[in-house]
Amino acid sequence: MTQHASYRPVPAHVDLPALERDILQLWADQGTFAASLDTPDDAPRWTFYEGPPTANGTPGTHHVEARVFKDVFPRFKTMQGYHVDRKAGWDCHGLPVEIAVEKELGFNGKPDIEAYGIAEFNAKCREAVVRNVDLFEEMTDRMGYWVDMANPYRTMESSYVESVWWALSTIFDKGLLTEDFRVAPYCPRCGTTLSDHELAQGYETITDPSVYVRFPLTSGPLAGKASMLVWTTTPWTLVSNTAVAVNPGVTYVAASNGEETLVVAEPLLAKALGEGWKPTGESFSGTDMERWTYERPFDLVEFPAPAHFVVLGDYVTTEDGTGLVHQSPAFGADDMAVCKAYDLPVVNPITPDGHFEADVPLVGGQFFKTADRALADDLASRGLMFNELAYEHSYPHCWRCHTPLMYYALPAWYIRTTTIKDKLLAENAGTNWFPETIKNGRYGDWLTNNIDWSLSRSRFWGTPLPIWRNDEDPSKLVCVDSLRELSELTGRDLTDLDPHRPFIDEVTFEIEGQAGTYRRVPDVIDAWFDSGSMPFAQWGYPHVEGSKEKFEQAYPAQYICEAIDQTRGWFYSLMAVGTLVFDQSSYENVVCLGHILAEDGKKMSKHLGNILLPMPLMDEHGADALRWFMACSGSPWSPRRIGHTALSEIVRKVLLTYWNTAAFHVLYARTEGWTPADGEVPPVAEREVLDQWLLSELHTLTRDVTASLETFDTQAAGARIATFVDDMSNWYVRRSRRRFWRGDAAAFATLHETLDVLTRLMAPLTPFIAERVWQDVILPVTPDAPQSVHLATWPVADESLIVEGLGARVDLARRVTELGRAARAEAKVRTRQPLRRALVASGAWQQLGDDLRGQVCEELNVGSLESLADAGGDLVDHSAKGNFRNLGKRFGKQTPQVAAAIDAADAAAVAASLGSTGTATIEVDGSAVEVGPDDVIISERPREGWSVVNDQGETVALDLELDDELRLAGFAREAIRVIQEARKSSGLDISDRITLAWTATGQMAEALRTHETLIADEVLATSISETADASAFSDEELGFGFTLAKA
RNA sequence: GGGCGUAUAGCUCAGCUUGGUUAGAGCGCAUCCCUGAUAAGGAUGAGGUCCGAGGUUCAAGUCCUCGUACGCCCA
Repeated sequence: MTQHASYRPVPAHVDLPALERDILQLWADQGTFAASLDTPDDAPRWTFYEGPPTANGTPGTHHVEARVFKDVFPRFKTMQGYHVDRKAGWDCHGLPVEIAVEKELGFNGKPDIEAYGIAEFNAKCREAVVRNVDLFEEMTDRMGYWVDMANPYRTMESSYVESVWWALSTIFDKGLLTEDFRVAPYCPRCGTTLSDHELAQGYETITDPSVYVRFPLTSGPLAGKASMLVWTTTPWTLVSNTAVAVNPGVTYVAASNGEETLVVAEPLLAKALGEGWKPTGESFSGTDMERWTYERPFDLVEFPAPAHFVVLGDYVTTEDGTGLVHQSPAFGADDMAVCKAYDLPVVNPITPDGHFEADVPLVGGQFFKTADRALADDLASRGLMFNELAYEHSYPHCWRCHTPLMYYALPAWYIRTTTIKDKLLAENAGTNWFPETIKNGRYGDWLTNNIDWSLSRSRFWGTPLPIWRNDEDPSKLVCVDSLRELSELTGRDLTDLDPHRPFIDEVTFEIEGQAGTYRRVPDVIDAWFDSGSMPFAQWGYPHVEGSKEKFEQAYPAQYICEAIDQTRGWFYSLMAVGTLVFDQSSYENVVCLGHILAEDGKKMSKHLGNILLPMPLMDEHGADALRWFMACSGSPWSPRRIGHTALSEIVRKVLLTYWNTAAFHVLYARTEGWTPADGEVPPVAEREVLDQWLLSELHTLTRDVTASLETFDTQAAGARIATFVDDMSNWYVRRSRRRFWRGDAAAFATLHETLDVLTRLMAPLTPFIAERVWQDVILPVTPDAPQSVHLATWPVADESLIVEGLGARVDLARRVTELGRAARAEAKVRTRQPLRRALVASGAWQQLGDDLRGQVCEELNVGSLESLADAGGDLVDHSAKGNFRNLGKRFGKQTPQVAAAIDAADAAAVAASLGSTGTATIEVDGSAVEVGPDDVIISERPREGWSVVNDQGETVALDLELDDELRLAGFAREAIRVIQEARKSSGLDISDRITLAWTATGQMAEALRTHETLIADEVLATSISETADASAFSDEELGFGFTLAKA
């Protein structure tokens, strides 16, 4: 029992999805997530807010994207010692849910809902939300997103609603929550106005009729002689035409084609009228035309007051149309403002469901947009239509049901966000955006153009607007902040009342000394206000006991993250609500992701059949691969394409390479019985150069990855890790295999330390595989190690192990090796044939030093590596080129001449001079210029008889001359490889000893005899014998047969 | 109409902040090589008007201006 434990076996092959399921079970059994939240009381807090997904519809792959980022940084910060609360949240209210339920019930608009019963309808909405939450939870769990789903906040809970009420009453008390009669984008199908951020999501390109209509003048100098030409793309609003607006500063002219005279803005004359129109010479400023009367285009509705004359509007431009703008105040915000100024009546023949009132002639009962056709035809038949074109433009549609919106005058409740615009801008200035361009670009522009928040919705499933109005005196309002306050007002205990409609609608009260009864304003509020309130409402602040403490230690958030579509959604509502209520934004750092596209570069959609669902993707490739893709493949700030190819590449290149290194380490450590507790490990400074190199790279990696994650740059972190894993596996392990075979403690220690640190660095990104490696490779041999890698501390780079210049030296060795391989390939000499020597340029030779020269020799299978310079002057050609980067600084304009002079100079002499004195003299345009070693790149290459490859200033030359000794060594190496292959295919364990009997002739036989000891050593043979007819294994090309048996 | 972003090999993308000689990686393809950890690795080859046009500079994929195409957003 006192013996220290050893590594757990790590299989070479691994089924990653199965591994992940095991790890999920392990986390569940050990309560790892809860343990990661069990930090010391004085642990610094790092606050993260979960932006609640709308619990509507099923989770898609794009949901995984933000959820990866919501997981990576809390894990990272937890490992750094912070306490990071992660409360899940679900956005339960709102039109999306209502629409889904309406669809389910086969409804078509508000009247259906009212007939069905609001209580029943809302109960269905509640049900639908709960149902969808389950699917999200399953996906969240599978992908390894640690968030507390046992205690989530749900925006439909009473305590949440009451918090939102409290916020609204705070805003009301500040005088910022007001009612106004305003023209707003309105969806006639949903029967509600849309907030600006909803509007932003629903623009669609459609084709509308663009009509140019004659408005005959009935007063003014042109009365009876001319018509104004008026342009509009909404013919349906002409029914309620009230006025025509002109810009007071623009010049308007009359023009004639010989048959009639039309008035248009001068700059638009040609564009609006086309050819054949000549100005009559009469021109007027907009101001001149004020109050000219005209004959209205339709006489279908009554006007209660005089109207139909020219008004002045500064907003009229001469960019489009005719410069004369038709006014219908019920359907345009500008129109409303201008017509109010002239005391014009607001005539509205359209009912709230978007249809013309039934008694309107011609178009009665028609949907507003459908009526365009009949109206245009009627204008044409009466000769009023001057021109009609198809006009393609983007027009706002309802973001959920795609019905074209109307701008429509309705009473509505607004939050006066425009009054806090400066504060919002200041808060934004103090916010860190990733990527930074959003801050002053997309989001900043949006804030700069801020308009009041249209808050109320005439709907059912939402937080009810907590305003009660006196029915005798509508100016008397009470905004309630809780059910308790409502209980006090009514004198009844309403604290257990469901605060939703219709129950809340039934609550009325009177106030002593006042006439009339207070009844609730029937609207519910924009669900974006709900989600924007989550920093405090998730705790039920300020009503719930203990909520104040919880809120105060977790406000504002250090970190939030969503995709770019939230710029005008949650990013805004969160900042706006925070600023309205607490005079401070709710977050400090915000990561804003690009969207995930299908493999074909298009948005995933049922219609295109290109949907990849998250659960099947994770079942096939594993959650780690999907997480790595989201965090590290391409730029998370840009749209990215996901597909099977990308995921399987991640599995092969990153995850399996890492895994195999761990498996290799454990295989040999177990074989040799080595564990880190064995001691006797030489200090790093005394280890071999590659050990020092690997650790130097490891600590550089630690420094870089930490820095990248601190700035939310997962892409850079991932790129560094992937490169390191490749270096570790394909250079360090490859080059150090023999040391592991013979149980070299320094090699084991180096790789163990590396795996320890690397595993922790990878834990936030790929929590499953990192946990498996931790459980098998680190935990069993590390007495004080935490139970989970996610409870381990984040590595801190040990700067003393970072060796300046070593990385560059090893890179050089690898480059030289590459060139050597290329030279072999060119000469068609396989690597197993040893060569006597390779030559490299003298500079490279010096830099490599003994140790790395040894590595290169082994890798290239050459006897020695020598300097070209030492190989004899007549063997080498020199060439010299200018180093522009240096020369440019020194010589400026003269650079090309100096470079040309260097090219033309005697390269051997330059090299010799630089070698002996450190400078060389070059003649440039007749004058002498002194250059140093940094100004010139010297390359050396040998003359005939060598296989030479040279690239980027480096040269490798191979001595191709073979003698019998080299040939025999080559055969021996061939034999070793074939025997090893046979061992492997016979299913022998790596440490099994064998007996070997062989048959061969000629040089092969000679090689086997000469190198018997070497071969026996390599293939673990206890005996080797020559025999007549061994053929269990054979290689015809080599003329070599053998049998082997387990000894 | 305006703002922002993107444009580099057949495909997916680095490189651009801080200009430097012959622009990189991976995938895919072809030929070869290495290998008792590897589902890996390596070499070679085919494949590039670095979106276009101007400009700055001794020198531009990189900086500036103007365009074009695509995407997102705003109107």
